Amino acid sequence: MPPTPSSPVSTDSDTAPTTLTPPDKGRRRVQMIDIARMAGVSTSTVSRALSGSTLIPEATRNRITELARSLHYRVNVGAANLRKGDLQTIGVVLLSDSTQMISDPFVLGILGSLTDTVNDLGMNLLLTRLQEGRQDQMRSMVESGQVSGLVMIGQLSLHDHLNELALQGIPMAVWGAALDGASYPVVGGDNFRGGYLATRHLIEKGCRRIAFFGDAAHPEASLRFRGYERALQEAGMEPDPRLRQHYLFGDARIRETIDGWLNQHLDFDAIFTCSDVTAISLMGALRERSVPIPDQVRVVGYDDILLARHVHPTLTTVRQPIELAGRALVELLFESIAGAPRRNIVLPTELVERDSSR
Amino acid sequence: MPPTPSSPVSTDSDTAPTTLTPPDKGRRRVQMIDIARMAGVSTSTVSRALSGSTLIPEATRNRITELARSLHYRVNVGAANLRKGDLQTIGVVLLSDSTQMISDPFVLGILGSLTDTVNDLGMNLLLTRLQEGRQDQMRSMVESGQVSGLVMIGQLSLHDHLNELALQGIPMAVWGAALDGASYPVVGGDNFRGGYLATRHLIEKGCRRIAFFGDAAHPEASLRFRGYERALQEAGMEPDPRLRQHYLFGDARIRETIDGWLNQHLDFDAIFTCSDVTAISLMGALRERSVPIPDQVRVVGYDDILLARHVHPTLTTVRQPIELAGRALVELLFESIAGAPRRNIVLPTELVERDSSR
DNA sequence: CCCCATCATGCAATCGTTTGCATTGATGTT
DNA sequence: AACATCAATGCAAACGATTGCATGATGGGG
Repeated sequence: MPPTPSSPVSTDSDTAPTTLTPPDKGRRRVQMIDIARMAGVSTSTVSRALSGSTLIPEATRNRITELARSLHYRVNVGAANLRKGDLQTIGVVLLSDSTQMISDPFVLGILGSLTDTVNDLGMNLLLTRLQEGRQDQMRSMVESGQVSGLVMIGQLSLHDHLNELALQGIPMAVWGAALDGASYPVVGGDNFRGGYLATRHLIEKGCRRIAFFGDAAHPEASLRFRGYERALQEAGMEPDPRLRQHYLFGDARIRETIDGWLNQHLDFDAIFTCSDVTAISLMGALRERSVPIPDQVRVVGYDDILLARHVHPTLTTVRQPIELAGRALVELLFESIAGAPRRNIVLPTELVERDSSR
Repeated sequence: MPPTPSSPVSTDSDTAPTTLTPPDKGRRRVQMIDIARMAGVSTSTVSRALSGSTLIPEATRNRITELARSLHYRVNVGAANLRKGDLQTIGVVLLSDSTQMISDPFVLGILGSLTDTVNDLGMNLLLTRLQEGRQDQMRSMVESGQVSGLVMIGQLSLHDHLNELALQGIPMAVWGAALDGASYPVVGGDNFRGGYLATRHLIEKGCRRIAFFGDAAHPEASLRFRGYERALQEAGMEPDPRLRQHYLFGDARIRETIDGWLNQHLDFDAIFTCSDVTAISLMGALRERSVPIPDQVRVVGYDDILLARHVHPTLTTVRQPIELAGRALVELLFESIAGAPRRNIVLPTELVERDSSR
């Protein structure tokens, strides 16, 4: 049935209920007692056989395993965990900026890495978005025995709250920047070094008036700023406060800023910005104003998202080994659960040189 | 402690264990029996009080609730679910293309929408990446009672496998295109219409040689192609098979294709591509070859990712109401769990006109 | 031929809740 | 005063597994 192209939007869902109510589960599932009966043994034997215990002779074990497979039986992990007292699940909380969709591709990258790590360990990953004002839900997840600990991804405007949670013994690990006096373990890139490398690179290219884009309230960005300052100082330059923008995403803001700088003849010859998304946005704005990149203004971003090598000109950026992030976070989380002393992990950070600064 | 900028990569994690072993949980948590004893009542009363049952007089109910709160007590959802027989959790499986990180921002968007929907319902979301060759893990999640159903996001190269699962009664809902003979419920945009709108738009702009980028093996892309064909036919044009590219992401491939077309003087004046990421990549390649956009070649993408309005020129694209996706998927999943007859939901799809085709 | 390892298996308690049913005491009705 | 009603609460049996301990069968050594 080829839909009529010019017809109004079609949908099959006319009869859709307006409220969503979870249905209760249907038919009874096959369970251990069924396998036991069919095999003519007790559930003890089945349980041991399925877990591969050598208490059960191999012949029996295989017979039971085979029977279970043929019936598509799987042990109920809820019940098993309840009895065993360990729950093979960790919680991931997205501390995303907007109340809207997760916006930054970088966050997704970390989430992917985390998912892989957790899956490889045979554990599960419970995903939550932190709701506005519902910060106690984090505690809740741990205290209600849903997860044995939490990994937080996103910006750290919640520093104080996280600190409090950590002090109350909620096991956790956080992606971000290690702040002084943090009592929770942190995994992150070397933000100071990233800012330093980016800026030094621009200086080496001959830039003298380097602008900085990055939210001061964001711990990672402030560290990058300090790296930026350091590089400038080493080269005997002073950061010009007029060339610093606390961007809050958003197109209009960016264009405004650029226009402002151009009108005031601030003569910037480079921009270092704390996010590739912003960098790409910036390049668009510059291009609209016929500012050639990199000839008149060089641009360096941060994160090395997929698109960084696809835009034109390709974007020079600071890359963090995102594929190590998942493992590092899980490692620290396990230590936190075990009550080991808190520590941080700083992941290596490198500059990826592309055309936007060539 | 300011790190030494020029020093080698620093990390605190020298003593990190090379294998990751989950620790077992520490101290005993406060549980219902504790509350009961302190309140001088039985666990029955506590249970009922905490669930707000009117069997318990309001005074007692408040007293118990208050006591529980002060002790930071939360009911163990695992135990409760076991007893109640319903598990408030749905599984999300990412059928992502690469074995690597989740790449497409669009997938993340759906995931975000889904997370919000599920959280709003007070349910939980178990996230998994489909491992290579481990397709039975999907069954497993349901049969082991971890989740009451599955939502799949990603490309549908697994059509046959999904079909099989559905026929075996695994409750699920899939994001993608509704294929003929699918026995699982599908939520997706109106891909035919999207392809049609994009193409008609280009025709109206005066384009006559419109190229198409999109993987034929990808059901959503083939529907978009059919929309593209239809629009051409209505305008009395024939699709030129030489102007169709089954791209597989990847930069080199895209540049090759463009070069090929240019060298053969195929004289294309527009490109419609099934992904914004590819569109941006394409625009980069065209720009490198000094092909002006939109003057010589107009470009239309698909998905309306965040960056579409940030690149230069801003990207005309086909937008799907991603924020409705989560709810629609959950709705169909619930119906699937309840054993209701299968149906699909087609979300409205619209063209967002920007500079790349102006 | 008896005794005692040793092996294979089962019994029953347990994990932390929820909930049908029973119990208690108080109140109201006739 | 006796009885029915009702509100408030507790008892104990689930939910579906795991596992310490006990038991019965087997076999080998003395």
